Amino acid sequence: MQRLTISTSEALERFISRIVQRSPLGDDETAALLSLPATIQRGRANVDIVAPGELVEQACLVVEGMLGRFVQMLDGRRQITAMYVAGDMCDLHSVVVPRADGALQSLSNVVVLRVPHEDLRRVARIYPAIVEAFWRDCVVDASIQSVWMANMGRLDARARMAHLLCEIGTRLEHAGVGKRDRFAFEVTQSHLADALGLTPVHVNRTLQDLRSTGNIAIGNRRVEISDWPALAAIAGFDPAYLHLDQDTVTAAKAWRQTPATFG
Amino acid sequence: MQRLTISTSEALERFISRIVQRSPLGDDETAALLSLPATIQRGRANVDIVAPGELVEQACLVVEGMLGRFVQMLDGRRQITAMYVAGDMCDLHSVVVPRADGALQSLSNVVVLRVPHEDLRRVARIYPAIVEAFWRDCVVDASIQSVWMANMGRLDARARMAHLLCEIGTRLEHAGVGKRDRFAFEVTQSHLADALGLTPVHVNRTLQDLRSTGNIAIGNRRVEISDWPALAAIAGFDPAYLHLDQDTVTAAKAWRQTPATFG
DNA sequence: CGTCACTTTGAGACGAGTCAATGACCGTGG
DNA sequence: CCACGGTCATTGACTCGTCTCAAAGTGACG
Repeated sequence: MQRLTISTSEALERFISRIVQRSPLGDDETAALLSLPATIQRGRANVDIVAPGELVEQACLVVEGMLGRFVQMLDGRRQITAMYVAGDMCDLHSVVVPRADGALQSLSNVVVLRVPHEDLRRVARIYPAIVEAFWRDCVVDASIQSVWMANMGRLDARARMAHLLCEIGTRLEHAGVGKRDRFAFEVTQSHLADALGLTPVHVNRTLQDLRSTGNIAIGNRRVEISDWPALAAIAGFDPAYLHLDQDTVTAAKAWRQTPATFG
Repeated sequence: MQRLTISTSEALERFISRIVQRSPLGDDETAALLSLPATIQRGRANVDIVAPGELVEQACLVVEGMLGRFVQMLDGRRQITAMYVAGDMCDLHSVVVPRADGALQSLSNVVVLRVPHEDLRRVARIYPAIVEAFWRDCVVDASIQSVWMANMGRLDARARMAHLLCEIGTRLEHAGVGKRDRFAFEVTQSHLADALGLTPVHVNRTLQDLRSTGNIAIGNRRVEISDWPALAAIAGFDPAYLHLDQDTVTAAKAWRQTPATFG
């Protein structure tokens, strides 16, 4: 499946097509993003892309595989606060707050593209639509976080797992990597435990539970959702918070039309 | 305690002084923010400032009291994903993603200042330092959310409560409303339950537990932390994620110095 | 063919939820 | 001035979801 070579411009194009889904960009802006200097970087699973506490100087775009943001407790327990799939600009917030307060770690084999903050700042200053797009991306990220938090606080293990599977399926399909009810999910049950606030043991039992009720087939890092509506009902899944529809774009267009005069 | 009248310019000044703590602004930019049109709004506890699903057209600044962001489940259970204290620009993200995915509700009696998005966009387009400041504020918000999520996933009720008290104390002191170990915390135990992912009953028992071990005195919506280091140790509290120090500002200054040329 | 990482299973303990009732406080109206 | 209703805090007994500790099973890879 994985190609041996991916050019930086191919990778940047994937990034741009993702951005444009939420924030309309003109030709100039697209060109500016395409001409960003960037370097491809490969990694195995479970290695730090960004170490906790590090002063980050490059943002990071996921080209292939999955990444996770980890918060670590003093006793070693850890929590995944975000998962990033292909196309996600997972480190954009570091442009304005460069001190990382958690680790960014690969969950599977990954290919990432790294772009220096300096260059992102440069295009951001020239093109207001680009800052706005970056800012919007960070806000959507926070929106996803809110839903994760609500799920952790108010849903049991079964519903939380169902919700995560629905979300990842939806995001992967949108990224053009599989169907929402049939996709590769390259993480371990320990990763799922860290993301859901459970223990690996209980994740295992929860998956068996969902399997036994005929909702999913999972194994070999692949997920099949047999009955999407049923799983979505268990999860209470409503994809609005992912802001993948045209609603956000419509609002973004209003932005562009606001005249740049003042006083 | 509460004054009967607060002018909009007084309120805006409070907002600016808060922004400047994280993002340096020049005189022009400060003046532009001060001249923003804004209206004062008062409300009792437990009323929606922003309804879920609403298309927001004004951002909202907390002048007095506390607000919470709520995510509601289908069965009525709800989760508070953020708490906002005086000075917080709690709705800034709505400038780029105007569709609210949760409710914004008063927790106590509140005074808020509302500023139309249109005008915020206007100043944001003229002054790059202002967009950047807004963006940064949203990112710091997300940083706080990450920590809440990690706490919900990996800490027990006692530690979660201790952490929330440390955080709110720190934020209130920074906002100039009380000392971090002695402050008014105008929320009910049900609010605490919604914020911590617990039931009101268990919040009550947890507070008694912290009281009985001599860590806090709480009652009448007031908190006293008898032994800060002890409570911080229970919580594993490290205020770095609040980005109240000079670190963030230093990084922000680098931004300003990046030349606005390209190609 | 052995090692290593990951998954699966079992039994028992414990933290937090549920349900239900009582108590304290406060503003309001008779 | 006191009875009333409402909201919030507190308590007890019991249930249940999830954790813990431990061991065994599976599969990939060198």
